Amino acid sequence: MAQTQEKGLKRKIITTARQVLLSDGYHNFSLRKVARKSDVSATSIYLHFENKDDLVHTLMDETIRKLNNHLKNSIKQAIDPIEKLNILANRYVNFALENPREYQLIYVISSEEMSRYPKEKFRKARKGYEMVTSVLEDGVRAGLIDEKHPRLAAYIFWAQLHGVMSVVLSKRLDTRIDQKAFIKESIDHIINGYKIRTALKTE
Amino acid sequence: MAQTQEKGLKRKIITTARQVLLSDGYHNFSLRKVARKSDVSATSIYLHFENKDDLVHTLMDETIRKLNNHLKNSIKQAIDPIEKLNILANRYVNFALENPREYQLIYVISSEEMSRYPKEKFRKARKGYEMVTSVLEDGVRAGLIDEKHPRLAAYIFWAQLHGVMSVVLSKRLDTRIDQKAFIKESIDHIINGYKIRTALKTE
DNA sequence: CAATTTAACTTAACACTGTTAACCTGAGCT
DNA sequence: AGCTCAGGTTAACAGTGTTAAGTTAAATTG
Repeated sequence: MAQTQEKGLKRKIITTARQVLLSDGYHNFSLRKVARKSDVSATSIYLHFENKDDLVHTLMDETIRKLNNHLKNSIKQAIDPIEKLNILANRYVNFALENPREYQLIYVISSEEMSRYPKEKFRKARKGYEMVTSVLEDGVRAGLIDEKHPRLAAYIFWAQLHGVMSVVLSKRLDTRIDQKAFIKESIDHIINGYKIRTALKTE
Repeated sequence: MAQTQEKGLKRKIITTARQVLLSDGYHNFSLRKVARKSDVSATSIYLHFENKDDLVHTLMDETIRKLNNHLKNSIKQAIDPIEKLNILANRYVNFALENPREYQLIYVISSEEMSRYPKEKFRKARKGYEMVTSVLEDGVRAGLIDEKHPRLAAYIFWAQLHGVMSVVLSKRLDTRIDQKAFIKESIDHIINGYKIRTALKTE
């Protein structure tokens, strides 16, 4: 009736699904709970989504898009590639800290649970990689960065950052270590790895 | 009767639980399945474990111990700190590649699912951190490594490696990127980050 | 040795879960 | 007016973690 935004119920389901996820966590996320809070029968969800995973992946998709926009807008003003990397890393970290449950959603889904879904869904996620790839290429051209395989290096960049945030969010950090210091130090460490190693003919 | 090893049933449950986990994956791991394969009623598991999470944590614990031993034995022969880091990283990666489901078990458990368990269980996991901490300290003393906070740096070391393996195991890697090259390059990248920068005759 | 406590195990049941099949209902088109 | 069919429903299946209550056999005690 009201022609809310997208197609009525589907949008509503997605919205309350995200609410449930944010308030109860992935562990306690169930279709029936989403249905209850949407004033719909549980089976109605199946009219709009193939199954639970499909709904979860839709949420994941939206989150990835959100994160990518969050990142893309941030480096428009910057010029220096190293500065860009810094901005990207810090934005990524902040996103994870501010939206831990949504962030975890992106990664919690293991390959097994993924398997029945097409890789096509990962295409969008690549935007983030492409961004770093081109920043690295710029850096190489400017003689600031030493990388033979920028695309590969871009994957390494995100993988390292993810590892850092994974440790932080799962609260595995030694109590003697300050979280902020850990993150700051990690970013420095990761980015240093890309800088030209001066006065040293690497290999 | 047969006084198997530890305490009869408990050991048996753990063993078949690990089998189920390895064959069916964490996603399809259920107490009832474990019970069925152990020729025991499902409720019997509760005589030996507080609940499902407790059993899973026991498996996790054993896996961490296994991984730590795997790592500890590897650096006994080596002398050079940089070489030690290399060995540790490679062993870690191999463990993850050879035992992906056990490896994921260590990390899949999110903080939420953890929360009702004492941090005390994480103590054992720290052995790995301590190992790297002391290697880094040796390196600093030998003038090969530049680190002001070795313990913090040790955490970064593992976090980065975990991030890399997380991306690899969840099959998120771009198809144009070779897995082996990615891992090799990542390790180089991570370790380079620890070497002394500036003019230096290392190697 | 007999009585009793206790540990190890069982069955039955509760309140959930994802998912499917069968049914209904009303708007739009021919 | 009759038909199709998208969008919704209820009922049911097979499975889950977990608890309560009952059994049974071994160990401990008087």
